[in-house]
Amino acid sequence: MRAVHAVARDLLGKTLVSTTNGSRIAGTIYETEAYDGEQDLACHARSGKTARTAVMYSEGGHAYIYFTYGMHWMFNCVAGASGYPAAVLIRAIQPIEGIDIIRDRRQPIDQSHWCDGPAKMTKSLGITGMHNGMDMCQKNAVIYIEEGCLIPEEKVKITPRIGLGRTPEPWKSKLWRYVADIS
DNA sequence: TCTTCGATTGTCT
DNA sequence: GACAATCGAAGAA
Repeated sequence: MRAVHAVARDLLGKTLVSTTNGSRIAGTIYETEAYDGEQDLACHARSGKTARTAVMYSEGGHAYIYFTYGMHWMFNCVAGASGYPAAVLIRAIQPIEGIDIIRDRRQPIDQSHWCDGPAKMTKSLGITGMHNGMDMCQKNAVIYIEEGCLIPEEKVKITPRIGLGRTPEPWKSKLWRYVADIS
């Protein structure tokens, strides 16, 4: 298994922290997807290194954030060695801290749907393109990962990735999505 | 320069 | 369940 898949699995249960507006907003990661290299036709790096995908080629621990559908920001953790494009898309978290801020940003929808999608999550955490390329290992990082709880194997579901649309097989059906049952 | 389309969401039927 | 919203990156011309 390549490193990016181990990272995607290990991120489940960890805490994603954002201090983009000065105060802590945090949640437990429970859904991730792996995007692995130029040969993965679902990965943005499938066409090689471009201005947009350059961050994916940097060392693991950087934030790859991109804009899509004309209105949505997506947040990824770069997970490969320097020079190899791989990243983990954080698809969903369960809010822990900064509930009031999230509520303000996500009203009027119900709490159970505040962070249950990749773009909903970035909106709740205040993550935008200005954070693209950040090193989350830096001491003064605005977005970073903290240790959380360990998710036992029996609580982890593995499924095909979501929203791949016209991505050809076999990539479309690769079991590269990891979902933790944190109920 | 022009055209296509997306790692989605929210609304309407 | 169907589909519009909305715009920048990437590939074609």
